[in-house]
Amino acid sequence: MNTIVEENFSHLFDREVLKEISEVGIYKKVLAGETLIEVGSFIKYMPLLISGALKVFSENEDHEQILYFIERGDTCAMTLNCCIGNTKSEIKAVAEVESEMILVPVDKMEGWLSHKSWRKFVFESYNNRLFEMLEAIDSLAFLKLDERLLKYLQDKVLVNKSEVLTTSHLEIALELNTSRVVISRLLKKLELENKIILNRGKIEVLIY
DNA sequence: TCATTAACACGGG
DNA sequence: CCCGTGTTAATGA
Repeated sequence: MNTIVEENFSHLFDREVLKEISEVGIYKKVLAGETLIEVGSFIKYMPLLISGALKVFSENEDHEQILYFIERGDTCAMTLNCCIGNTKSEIKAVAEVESEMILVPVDKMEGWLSHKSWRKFVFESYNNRLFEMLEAIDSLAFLKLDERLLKYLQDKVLVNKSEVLTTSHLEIALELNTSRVVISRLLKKLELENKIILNRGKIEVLIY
């Protein structure tokens, strides 16, 4: 445990915080597609990502919206929020790819705010997530669907660390809240523009 | 104008 | 056969 924390977080935290994390943290590995946090659940642990990526949504009856991805060195701002207020989760988190993380019990971390490196980490996390959400809103409000689609694919390339995405048109349509016909048409257009190459169940992204 | 829904054909696994 | 893909036609916002 000690060495895992040392190796992955020594650039973020000072010695004391690293020690605290080592004492209470739990190592966890999840497979792609696994759900970590459900809307309405109480959050007991905060994830510190070591590898992989988590996809964070807001969700209501008929609608899902991607808010941001959490990657190595990131944590979830909504989790921080819930810890402090001890409220239910407003978001859903699913592993985008196979991911490793350290789970920190939320009741332990409140006292850590007295450590400078932890405070800095929390504020920077808030900042980053806020920025990503602004981008998500911008993309929703101002980008046309074809631009959103390309951006979505490029984001996927980043978090999957592969230019070849394994996904179907239907899956993309659901994520972007549109219909499969539209995605098929726009993907075809992107292929004709030499931005992607289409194959059954696979999309190779050429520009990112 | 552009998205959605329904419908169809084709092909791969 | 089922699923993913590409396309069209009708309808609606």
